Amino acid sequence: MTPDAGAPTARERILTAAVRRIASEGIDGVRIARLAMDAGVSSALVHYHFETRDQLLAEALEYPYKHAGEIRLPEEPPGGASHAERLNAMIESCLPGSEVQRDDWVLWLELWLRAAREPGLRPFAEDLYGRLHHWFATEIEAGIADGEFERCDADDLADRALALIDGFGVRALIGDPTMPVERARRSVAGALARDLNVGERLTALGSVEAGDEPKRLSRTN
Amino acid sequence: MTPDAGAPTARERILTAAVRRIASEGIDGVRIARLAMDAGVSSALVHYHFETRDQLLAEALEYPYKHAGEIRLPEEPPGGASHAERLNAMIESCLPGSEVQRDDWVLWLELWLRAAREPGLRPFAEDLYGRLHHWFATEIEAGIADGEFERCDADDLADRALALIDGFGVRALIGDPTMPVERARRSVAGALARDLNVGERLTALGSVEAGDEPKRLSRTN
DNA sequence: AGGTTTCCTGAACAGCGGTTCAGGAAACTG
DNA sequence: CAGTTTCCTGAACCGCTGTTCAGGAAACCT
Repeated sequence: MTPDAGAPTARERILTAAVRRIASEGIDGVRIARLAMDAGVSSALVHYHFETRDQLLAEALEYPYKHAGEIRLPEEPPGGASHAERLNAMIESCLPGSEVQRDDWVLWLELWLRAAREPGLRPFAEDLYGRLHHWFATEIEAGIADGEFERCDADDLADRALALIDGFGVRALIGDPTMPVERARRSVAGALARDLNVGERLTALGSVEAGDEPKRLSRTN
Repeated sequence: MTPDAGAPTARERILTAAVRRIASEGIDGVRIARLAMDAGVSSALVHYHFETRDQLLAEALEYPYKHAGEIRLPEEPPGGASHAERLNAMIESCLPGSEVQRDDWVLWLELWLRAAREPGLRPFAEDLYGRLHHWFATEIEAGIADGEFERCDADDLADRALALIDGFGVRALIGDPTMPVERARRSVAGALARDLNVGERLTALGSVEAGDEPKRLSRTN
């Protein structure tokens, strides 16, 4: 698919190593010496490709989105799926289920924190939110146009979907035992299903596949 | 109210300085030399009170919650307020409106990030979520019992409220121009109002009331 | 081939910052 | 007051890590 099928250049290896290190050690915990070892190069080479550590870190923070941002969207699976199923898949793809998704989430959090402090990163964060918003709003509008969803403000609902994903996703990410990913997924989908009024005829949205009780996860204390 | 009305001890000053520094510079950006200057003590004294930097940081991370956690709840203002108004005030007190609330949010994000990486912090994060959950669930149940809210699963709704607050709150925190705090507040309140079926007769929930300073429920400082 | 640009390295520099230590002042005993 | 514990400090130590620098190898011209 992508034209960089050959051996990744040293610069790319450094960046991917940086991304992985950021996810595991935190953006401040990144040491270029270790990072160079990960990439199999000398630490001096890092400074050959990147003027300063901060610049490398800044670029590394944007690196996965430059790629995944466009890959994620076309990944929509079967063309004939209903809008509800599509939306469900979108929600699931956003939540921290797999290991790579968890890494992305940590990067995501790191970006929030940075953006909250220095306004320089805000445009970037806003752009990411904008892309996600557009993704969801488009799907919702399509569902409305096809008569599958109830008429509503697609922009508002897209924002609500993003907020629910972020809020429940974080709970799942930090491993809150009362909020496993599956429950997070169901909570997000359920809330949206109610707003879209697909509560009755829904197939995937907000319900686990049949034969499985609603699992009341009430808090102990 | 609190018995520590006298001059704060050096240890306390160090901790509050640490909290402020964490919020402004990030937990990794904290330098005990600067921190000591903030507190007006020598850097050696910091190591007299705290074995190591990490221990100080860990304690500082919990410090504001030890105090504010219990202050926040009893501060509910007028006894005669409706449950919807109460809920509205609770939402507003949680969102990053004022400067202190913003600092708390940054600390909150920092905690998420830490907890996502090292499981040691998770119980603490879970406890915080548990307290907030209990706060909201109790209020919702009371509203249901009084017939003001529609009958529903209070636990589920409390979790949804928390998720919405977190999700919209982050957007507001990083200064997304499409999501100012006021819109975030309205979005959270509106979504809950719909779920609680107080959409028609609501006064405060989800709508800005005319010409009335919303009561600041934030912890003093 | 010779020249030039692009990659890449080992080794050393520099300074920041956590931590330690010997000891002073103040408070608190008795 | 003398003795003891609690606070508190200035100064030095020292390890870690970002950064630099002089130069080597490889590729790429012409």
